[in-house]
Amino acid sequence: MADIARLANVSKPTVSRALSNNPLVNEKTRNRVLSVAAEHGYAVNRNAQKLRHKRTNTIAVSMDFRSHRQNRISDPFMFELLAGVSEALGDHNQDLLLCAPNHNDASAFRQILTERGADGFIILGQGHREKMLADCAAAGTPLVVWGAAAPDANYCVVGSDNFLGGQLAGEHFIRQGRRRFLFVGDTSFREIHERRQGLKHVINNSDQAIVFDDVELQSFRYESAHDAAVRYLDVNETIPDAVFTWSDTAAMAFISAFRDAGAHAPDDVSFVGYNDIPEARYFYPPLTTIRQDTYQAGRMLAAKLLRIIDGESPKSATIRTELIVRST
Amino acid sequence: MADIARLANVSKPTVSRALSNNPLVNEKTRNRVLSVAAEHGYAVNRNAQKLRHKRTNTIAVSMDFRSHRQNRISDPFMFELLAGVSEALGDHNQDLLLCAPNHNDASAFRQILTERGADGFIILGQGHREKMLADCAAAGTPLVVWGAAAPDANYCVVGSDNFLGGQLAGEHFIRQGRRRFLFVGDTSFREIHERRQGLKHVINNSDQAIVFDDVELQSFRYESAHDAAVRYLDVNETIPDAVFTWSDTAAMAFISAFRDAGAHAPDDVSFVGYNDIPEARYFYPPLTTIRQDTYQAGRMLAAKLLRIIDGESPKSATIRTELIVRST
DNA sequence: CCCAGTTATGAAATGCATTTCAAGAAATGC
DNA sequence: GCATTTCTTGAAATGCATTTCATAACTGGG
Repeated sequence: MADIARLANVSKPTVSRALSNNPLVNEKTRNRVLSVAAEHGYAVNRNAQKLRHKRTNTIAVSMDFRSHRQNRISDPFMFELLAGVSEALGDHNQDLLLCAPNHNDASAFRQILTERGADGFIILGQGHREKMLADCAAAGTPLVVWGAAAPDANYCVVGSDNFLGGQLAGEHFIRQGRRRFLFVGDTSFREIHERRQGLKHVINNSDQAIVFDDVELQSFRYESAHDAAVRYLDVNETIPDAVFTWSDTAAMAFISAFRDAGAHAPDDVSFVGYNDIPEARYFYPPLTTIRQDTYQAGRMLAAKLLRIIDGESPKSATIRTELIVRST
Repeated sequence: MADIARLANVSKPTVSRALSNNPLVNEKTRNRVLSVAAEHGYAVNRNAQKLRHKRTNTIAVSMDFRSHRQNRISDPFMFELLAGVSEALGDHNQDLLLCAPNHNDASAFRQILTERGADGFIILGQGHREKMLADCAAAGTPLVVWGAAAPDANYCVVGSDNFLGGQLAGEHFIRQGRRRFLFVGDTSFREIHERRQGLKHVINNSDQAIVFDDVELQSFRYESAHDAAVRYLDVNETIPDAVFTWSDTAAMAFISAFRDAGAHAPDDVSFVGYNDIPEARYFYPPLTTIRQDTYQAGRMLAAKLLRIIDGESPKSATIRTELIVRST
């Protein structure tokens, strides 16, 4: 910057002001500085800038690749979430620092902030870290979370309406005349638990006698979904006629296992998946599913975090959640 | 840091050295400093560090979310690539800056480097930017690229063996006794073009009379794959009995359209997809596909870039590519 | 007991941009 | 024509950690 200053016959502060469009600097001077800078391909050093400012204009996004990849919950839905976040941050000139935290303790998160590497956090998938996140938030770490909000959450959560998702699935089953419901998912995750609650709500409010059962998946591995289906069919005598799974991929695994056992969708069994992945539409039979507007959610997460960093306290929000009826 | 120095009764340089495990500092002193730092939750300011060092220990990863999301080529495969990159960078203590470049000109890329925001680039999907990337590389920008290498590429490319992928598909079709091949994909992408070349190679070296046709997809939109299939079947009288598509999702769309037209897989038509997404296995019928070890590729990309930054010139590499035979 | 050689530590300079504060120049008011 | 604003601009301080260079303390050899 000193060089540019010399070449443009001004001082460093003037260059700095010219480059940041500070109105204090005379227009003619600004243009001269700008042209000299462009000519010499000069760009301000962002690290020096970040060091000087209080803001780093960088947002850390925490994504648990390890469990996602190993368990292959690789519905495009995580990807869309990230895309929404990325674009919204780009629009606000924020850098996106992608973190795959190894530690699940609050201090690891806080450290990124104390290192001044970022101004705040977007947590994609709270998993079982609610307690830790609550600690972080209580300690003043600016953060927003994708997922389902605990009733007493002290941080901002953006998620779909999981209870409604469960309801929609249940009502769909009722309309199809189904009476033997099966819920598939790991309810230790709040999102999944709420979907199950929504489904049960429909059952409880129905005047029909409905049988309900669970397949409590310990992990999200998609192989395990198929295994679980096979095992379930092996052990149980009555075959359910309505299966609501935590993801489209799991639904496909169940449909496949049920078919092998002689129970065909949609004649013998109805299935509702979650996320409306592209393949759901071309699956055979085309899969009924719950769609969440994840891209919008990503944008919303970014917007809310920026407001939090600016000192506001935006409220948690719920994104659109709808049933896509196909053939199952 | 000055505060810690005062509290530990030493000077700033000593604190700095103690924190960076510099052997110059006495062990007792180091421990004292470390404990004081830990006690007060002190962490070095990374921006100041980056400013001082030549290295930023940050790698920019360029991912074209816009086209990926809009076109929904959201096979988990991009995600796995990113996961591999993220983990490998984490292992080497590198930060990952995620960029969604709006501009396709070399200067936009270079600017991130001149701003000292990153030490180098990982480009996930070169698309139609080969020329620009060649300019970047020629200008000395450290970069590695996921994709297919041009014969005269002046930069390091990691990709699967697309020619082999095409060959494997072709040989599979021959083994099934198929004679009317259809290739589906946008060959303006080098990766896709090479797969087609591999397929044609099999045809040319076969002693059978094989018919070959193309569906040249203008875009990767998965809806368009289904539309293209419908249109193709509408216009053409003879129905192919072997279809090789650029992705599993596209294969599923084609299978669906073919089924509607009365051509059933695998009896009437064979299909080979690409990527081996989780759903391929539970699709009906289970989809034969080409698997690329994308996670490994991600790790390799990261490792090679770090070597380039260190002044070496690693060669382009090809990752494992294999045929997964299921029912189609 | 003195000199050379280690070892440990600190003062000051450095990297780069921004901000405060002061001052010079120009414009306005009376 | 002089006082007062209003614009512009620059010198110096600042943010934080690292590196160089110098100095102090200590060790061992003769």
